[in-house]
Amino acid sequence: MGITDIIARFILDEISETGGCAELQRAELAQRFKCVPSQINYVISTRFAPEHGYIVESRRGGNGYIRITRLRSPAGQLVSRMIGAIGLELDQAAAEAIISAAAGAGLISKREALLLRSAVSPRALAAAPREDRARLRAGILKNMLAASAAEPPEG
Amino acid sequence: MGITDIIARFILDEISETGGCAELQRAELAQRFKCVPSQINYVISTRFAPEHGYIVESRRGGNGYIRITRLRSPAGQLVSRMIGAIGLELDQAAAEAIISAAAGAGLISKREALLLRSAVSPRALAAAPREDRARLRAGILKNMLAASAAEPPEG
DNA sequence: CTTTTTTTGGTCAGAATTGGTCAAAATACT
DNA sequence: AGTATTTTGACCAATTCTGACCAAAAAAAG
Repeated sequence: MGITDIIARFILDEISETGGCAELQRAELAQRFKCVPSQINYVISTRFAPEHGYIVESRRGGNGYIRITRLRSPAGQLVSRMIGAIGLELDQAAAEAIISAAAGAGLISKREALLLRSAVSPRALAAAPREDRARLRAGILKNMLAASAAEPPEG
Repeated sequence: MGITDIIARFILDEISETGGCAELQRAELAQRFKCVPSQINYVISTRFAPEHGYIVESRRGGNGYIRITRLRSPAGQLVSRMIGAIGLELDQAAAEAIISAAAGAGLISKREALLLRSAVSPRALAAAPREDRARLRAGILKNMLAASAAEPPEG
């Protein structure tokens, strides 16, 4: 496991322990994990972006900080916001972000997340012309998310 | 025996030793067997496709990997046979039949069946040219079924 | 109160590290 | 000989890691 995943794990733990909000210091983290400070920005932008269901605030200068908050809101509202956020096209990275956010928010189970992932995977869409895949991904994911909201979990 | 079979044998051993899930590095394997890296892709696509009862995940970049998981539970076997039964194309009625059969056999929950249905619904596939839809349906359904066997229900 | 210094975090581009695709060439099979 | 499978290599794509340079906020100095 690379340093990115180790740091992400650490932050995740921090968020859990504090009940949803971690307050970090970039330089301190970088020193603890023996990496350059910008690595922390990389971890945050790839693992804790708003598409993943987090909000990140920060402040520079003395006593600066990076605060990462996990956000949660009523399921139906969240799903419709997610569907709204999907445009006409969706690349694979964006699809992954949405799926893991949905799983993180408890809208779908881990197993269901696997299903959604496999439905929009390159292998599944191989039969379509390249130029159609992003639109297909968008259509498929929207429909699946809508279906997931139609029936309550564990139904 | 060609290099393909040797590599396949090796991977098979690896899967057995680890109890069902091998995690490989493409470049390392290629070096070990003195072949080009793309040979590994060939082995995987011809010997470890979902129709053969495996699921393959991978990641590029630093700390990349190729993970091959064998479906071996009774349910996994059934799923694997279903996947084998799906050809290159699948019309909507056949897809519906397979989904309800899977639900009837308890391989997937009612809610999961909804997800599969919505993934291969005409609305979801609207972005693809008509002539590609049957192949897409087949590909999507195969991949989702394989994923459903990867993780035990209620996991 | 304004200026300067110090202390934080941010951006971005490039290098490094992985795996993927595709089609041509080589080989095996019938 | 003709067809199917295997092997190879050139080119592509995604992810991670690093460092040089930038920007903001607080603290210290004047």
